[in-house]
Amino acid sequence: MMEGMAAPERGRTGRPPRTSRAQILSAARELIDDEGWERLTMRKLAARAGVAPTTLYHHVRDREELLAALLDDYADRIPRRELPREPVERILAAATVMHDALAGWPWLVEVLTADDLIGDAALWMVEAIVDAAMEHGCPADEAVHLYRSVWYYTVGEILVRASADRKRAELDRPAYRDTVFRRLDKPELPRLSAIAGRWPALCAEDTYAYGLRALVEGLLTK
Amino acid sequence: MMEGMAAPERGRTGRPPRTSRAQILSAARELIDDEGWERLTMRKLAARAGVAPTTLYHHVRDREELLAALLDDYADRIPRRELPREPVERILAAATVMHDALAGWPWLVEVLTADDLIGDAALWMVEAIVDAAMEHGCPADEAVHLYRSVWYYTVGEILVRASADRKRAELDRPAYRDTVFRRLDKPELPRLSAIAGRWPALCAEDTYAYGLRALVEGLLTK
DNA sequence: GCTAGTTTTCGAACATGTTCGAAAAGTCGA
DNA sequence: TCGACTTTTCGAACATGTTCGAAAACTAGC
Repeated sequence: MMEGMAAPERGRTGRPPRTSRAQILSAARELIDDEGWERLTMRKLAARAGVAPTTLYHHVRDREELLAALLDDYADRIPRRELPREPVERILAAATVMHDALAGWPWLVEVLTADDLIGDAALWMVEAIVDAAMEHGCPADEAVHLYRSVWYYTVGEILVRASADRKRAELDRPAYRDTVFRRLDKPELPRLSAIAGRWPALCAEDTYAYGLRALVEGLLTK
Repeated sequence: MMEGMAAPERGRTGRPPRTSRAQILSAARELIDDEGWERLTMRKLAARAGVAPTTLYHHVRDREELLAALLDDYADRIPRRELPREPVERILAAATVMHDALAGWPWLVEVLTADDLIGDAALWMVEAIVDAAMEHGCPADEAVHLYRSVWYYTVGEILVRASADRKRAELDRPAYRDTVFRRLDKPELPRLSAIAGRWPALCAEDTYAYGLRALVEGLLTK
């Protein structure tokens, strides 16, 4: 038993596969297009792929890995825009492409679990950012810090916004009994009013660009 | 039927409760202490509370809300350290307290869904940061942008690190067949080597403070 | 005491992700 | 052709979160 790996076409043996990983992924894409990612269940996916549910697990570790794979090859298709030549602007542009591309996928909350990277496919953006930082004069390790900081900031913004949206959508969910009562058994909310007055209804979308520029400039003028 | 709300002790009627929300929360805390949050199932929790599983749903909307409530009253117990007087340092200190407190809860990934805020309890940190920013000369809306940026950055760092840890812990999970094979059917990883050389093994923990300061200073010198 | 109303509890059941072990369907060497 | 080996598929089953509807247990008015 050749545990784990097998040369792709080297004297294949065993039962011939009725389905492939690629087919499953593409069936998943169809299903998501049709019904949305929240309704992508393993059973439905199996049905669409014409296969038993358990068979999926031979091609995919679990649902999360499946979603991650979808995200990964989605990232692979992000158009590689022409980036500005000036380093700072180049970093901002690359980060923004990354951000905007990811922000369209609300199910990121369940998937965005890579450390440092989106996935193998989007490395060109990492490269662009690290390159630009070094061109600007950063030593390598600071360039990596910079990339990471940008990545943290971006992931945070996307996740916070995504779950805020989700929560808003859930407001008209059925039976959520005695919410009011529940709030009452808490101690007084401390000084909420003191802040509330200063909390103008700012469009959260504007914050990303605002903070991103500050972050990058702050990192580069060190 | 007084839909939803009921005055706490105003002529109570109906079947007397065998259990309270507070009891459930505290049973949940015990369970988490004993077995870790990943093993907190609604059924086990019900057993510990001496109640049928479905009864929980009368006191709690769902598992997520339960975890959020636990997080919230955890945040309530974060010791309020003395913060520095100088505004910039005060912001950094408040953000770091927030960060460190949250970073100890690996299940944040499933819970950190508040927009703008951790929960009702940790408002004092929001207040500290917004206050300091205004004291430094920011108008109110920029102070809010600043807080939000810091929050995004912090959430991002925590979540990315938490899931990186989780992934590392999962490496010795059972049957994850032909990972190697799967990597081979991808196109060549683009330019990975070009970056790899510049990717020193930097301690990811250092990045948080590094980027945070840059972010805040960048925002304040606008 | 009886009935109507109200709140809490619970048992049955469902959907879903996933594991497990065995069956199916081939290849290869004897 | 026959068995050993390998890979893929699948049915049964489990754990978990959750919904639904009805039963339980009490209070208040008659």
